[in-house]
Formats: sequence, C-alpha cells, structure tokens
Amino acid sequence: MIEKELLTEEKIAEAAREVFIEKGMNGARMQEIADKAGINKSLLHYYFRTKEKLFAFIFSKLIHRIGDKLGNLMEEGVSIENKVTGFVDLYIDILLKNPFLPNFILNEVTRNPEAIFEAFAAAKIDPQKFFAPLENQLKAEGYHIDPRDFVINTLSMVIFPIAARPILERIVFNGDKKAYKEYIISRKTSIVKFVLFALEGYKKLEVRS
Amino acid sequence: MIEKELLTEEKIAEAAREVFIEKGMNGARMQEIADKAGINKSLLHYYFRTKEKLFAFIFSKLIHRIGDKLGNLMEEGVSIENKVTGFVDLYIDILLKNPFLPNFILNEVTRNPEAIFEAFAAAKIDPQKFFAPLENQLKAEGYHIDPRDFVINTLSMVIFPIAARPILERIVFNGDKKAYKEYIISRKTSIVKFVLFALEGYKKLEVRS
DNA sequence: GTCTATATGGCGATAGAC
DNA sequence: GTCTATCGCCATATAGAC
Repeated sequence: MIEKELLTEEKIAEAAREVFIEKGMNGARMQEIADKAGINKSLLHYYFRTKEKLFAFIFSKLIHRIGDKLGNLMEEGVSIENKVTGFVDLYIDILLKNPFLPNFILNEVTRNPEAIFEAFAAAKIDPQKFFAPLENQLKAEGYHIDPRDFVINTLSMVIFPIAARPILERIVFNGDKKAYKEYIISRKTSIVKFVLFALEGYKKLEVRS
Repeated sequence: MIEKELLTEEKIAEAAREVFIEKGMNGARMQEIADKAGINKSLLHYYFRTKEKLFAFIFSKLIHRIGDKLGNLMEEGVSIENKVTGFVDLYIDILLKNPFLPNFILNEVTRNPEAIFEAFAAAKIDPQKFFAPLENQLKAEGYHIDPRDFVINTLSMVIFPIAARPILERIVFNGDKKAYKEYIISRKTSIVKFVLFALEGYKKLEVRS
C-alpha cells in the first residue's frame, strides 16, 4: 500500500521536524514524535531504523532548503540596497514562523560538526560563489567594506534577537510577548536603515581596512 | 574538616561549570563532572543532592557575574563612542575564552525560562536602570536612534559570530581555525567602526523613527 | 567525607503476533 | 504495516561500609 506509506512517512517527518527543532537531537524523545504523528513508537523504527537516521534525514532536508533560499538571493543585477532589504525582510519572516530554527542549527552544528560537512556538501553550498560576486558589487557601488563583515553583521542582527527571544522578552520587554514580536517586526526596516547608514561611512573611505 | 569541604566543593563547581557550559543541562553527565573533579560520582550527590540543584547553583552564579559586568559598563561620564569600544573589546575577549557561553545561555533559557526569572531577579538586574540613562545620553550626543536598536544590534554583532563558530569556520573560512580566530579578533575594531558609521547617519535625523 | 555496590527509571531498540 | 510486550543499556540517585 504505497499510498498509505507515503502518508505515514510524511506524518512522521513533520512530527520529527517539529520535535527535533524544538528539543534538539538530545532532548527529543521518540515517544513524543510517535505521539505527535499519531502512531506507535515501534513504527518509527520500522520506517527509520534508528533515531540517528531519522535525525539525519530531517536535518539534511532542512539544510537543503536553506541552501536553496540563500542561492535565490544572489541573482545579479540587484543593487546592494535592494539585496539588504530583500534579505532582511525574507529572513525575519521565516524566523518569526520558525523561532526555534536558529538555536537548533547552532546546537546541532556544535554537537556533531561532521553533519555540516555532509549536509552542506549535499546541498552544494559554495561560499566562493557567494562572496566573490558580492565583493565585486560592493566595490563597484563604492562601498569599501569587507564583504564578510557586511554579510555577517547583517546576519547577526537578523538572527540573534530571535535566538535570544526568551532573554529579550523578559529583560527588555518585561515579559510582554506582543511588544517583543512587534519590535522584531519593526526590525525589518530598522536593520536595513542601520546597515545602509553604516555603508554610507564606508563609501567615504578610499581603502578598506 | 571545613578546609577540605571547601576544596572539594570548588573542584566540583569548576568541573560542573565546564561540563554544563559545553554540553548543556541535557547533554551533561554526572560521571563526566565527577571524573573532571577527580572524585566519585556518588560524592556529587552528597554535596548537591540532585543534578538539577547542581545546575541551578552553577547557572545562578554565572548570571550573577554577567549582571555585575554589565553594570560596570554603565558608569556615567563616558562617551557613547568609548562605551561601544569598551563593550565590544571586553565582550569579545570574554567570549573568546568562553566560546560555549552564548549557546549555553540561549539554550538553557529556552529549556527552562523559569530559571531566568529567578536568576536575574537574584542578580538584581534592572533593565530600566540600563536603558533610561542610555536613551538620555544618545539624545544628548545627538544620535536619534532607539536605544534598544543600538544595544541589541551591537550585542548581536559581538555574540552571533561566536555562537555560530562551527558554521562560519567551515563555510566562510573553509575549516581554517586560525583564520576564523583572527577574523573574530579583527572584529574588535571593525564592529566599532560599523556601529559608529551607522550612528553618524542617525545624527543627521531630527526625529527617531 | 569518601568509597563500592545497587536500586530505580527512562529510553532506544527489537521480537513476534496479527 | 501496525500493534503489544519486552529487552538491554545507561544515567540518576540511594544504601551502607569504612
């Protein structure tokens, strides 16, 4: 019964994705995944022989999707300003829908670095294809900034406040969840503004330092 | 024998701190802590009845120290520029020595939010005492930026690249650990530059948006 | 206070009926 | 394919000798 098999496997994958992302490999329980998928625990082992295999399956699919999204943002002919705007907007939306994603990736990548090599290799993510054109474009548009600083600073400002939600929500917003969420949404414009202001400074420089 | 008791308890605390920070509450093993402290596993339970209690002890001490350091950075009479420089320099040094700290805090604070309330309350950390003077100072020095953006953006750029070390080291630096570390050190100056350039833009504005 | 030995419970994994 | 029952391991925690 192929029809049924696909359905069950999808239910398992969806449940596993949710539980793994929220609890991590160590914290996740096969029982919880089974419950959430509406099936029996031993059926999990029937479809994916071990927890490790199930995890690897979920993780590599995830990296693959992220790799695709990153690639799409690198079309040529788009100005730096529009790239920043598009990037920040897209990623804050994604992260608002998947608030556990940043911590999950950071953890698993620390726990088992080998998985990165494989997953990123399989997803065909090549940093040179990303940085080389960006460096040229920054130069061409007159911004004398290290492209790594440009990318990493922007990425940091997008991801960190979402990874640190429990702390910010409590310390900065006194437990007001709505205020926190509105603040994150407001960052869609404020991060772009901050980055573009900074870039102005680099425009005046003659050499990058 | 009080002398001995203090020594053993300190050895346990130091070992527990290292293991908890690297592996987290879930990943840490009482056996590993005992080994690292050079004592027996059951002696751990003699000093701290449960793993949870041992963890709470370590965690609250840690938050307390962080609270103190944050407070020290808020002396009056220091220019915004010097505060940024001092903050970035100090924190990158701390994080280079404790690379697991960011992920540890982010994780545990997600896993058990109650712990934050207690630990931060015990450490007497009051955000209003932090943000109110900073907001005034930013206004006084002519920077029309939301103080939360200012703090959170700077913090993000300091912490995130260290929390994301495994990814950056692999993807951006092709596995070259030395290059990664040198890059992080270079950020001590480049982050300050980036932030000050951005601030210049906010100086031209008449109202904060 | 510190040790050895052991209890207790949870979780991943398997056996086997249907 | 899906279930119930159970194994075997590992980690926390306790008992009890010294």
